[in-house]
Amino acid sequence: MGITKSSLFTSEENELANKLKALGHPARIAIMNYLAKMNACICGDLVNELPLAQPTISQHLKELKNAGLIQGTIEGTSICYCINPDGFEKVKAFIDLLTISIQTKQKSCC
Amino acid sequence: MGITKSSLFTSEENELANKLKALGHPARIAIMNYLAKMNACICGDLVNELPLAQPTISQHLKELKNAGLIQGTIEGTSICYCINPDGFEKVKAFIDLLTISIQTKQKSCC
DNA sequence: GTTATTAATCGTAATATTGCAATATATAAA
DNA sequence: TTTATATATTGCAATATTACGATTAATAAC
Repeated sequence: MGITKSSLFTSEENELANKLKALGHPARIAIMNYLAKMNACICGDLVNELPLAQPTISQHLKELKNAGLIQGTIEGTSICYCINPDGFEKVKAFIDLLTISIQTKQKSCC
Repeated sequence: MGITKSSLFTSEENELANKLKALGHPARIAIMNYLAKMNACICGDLVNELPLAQPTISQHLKELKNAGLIQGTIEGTSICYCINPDGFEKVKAFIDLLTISIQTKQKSCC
């Protein structure tokens, strides 16, 4: 159907999935890497940096913002986007949980 | 279009995006959490654990496997799935990069 | 062999995502 | 006020994803 049955899962699971889904696109990976490298940027920089049209990049930025991963403030004609520190806590916790699980239980199975 | 222009991005970016996309669904989050908790499981357990039909779960497992995040071995009539340790290295590195960037550059901007 | 059990695959409907041209909006500069 | 610049929104076509019933494949038990 293309419709995720969010109602069947916990809000914790849904929120985390939304953030990871937002990160699940090469353009948005590139955007996050660029933001991490520069610490801040405006959309115009990205239009020069990425091989995508301006509306497409604007849309990707919107998705990252909706997921709570970045934030933006108006600066004259442009918008200054940067990483939202709070947005990554649960993502990091999840990935850490998995990697710890791997390390401590390497022994068994498959 | 719904088509991601993978050719325009580095294989590094595409691979990472594939893994994060695979994690970007509540059912697959739940599966990973369950695998982390149990260290191993068979598909049948998940059919009881998750509110989704068997073919749907099988499909989600396939996607996690394609992304290199889990692995499975045959055990009689059932399949034993568990986390693939190598699958998370780059994901963890990416999330760590972002969180470090946040911590060291808290000062500026937005 | 037949029968149960378990998981994968196929087919398909409903919905979501991606990308961009065209356009709109909003501020800055003149 | 006009003009330039920067970003957002709209509308739409192409493609991808999600979910599940029906079926298949493969092993185990008998």
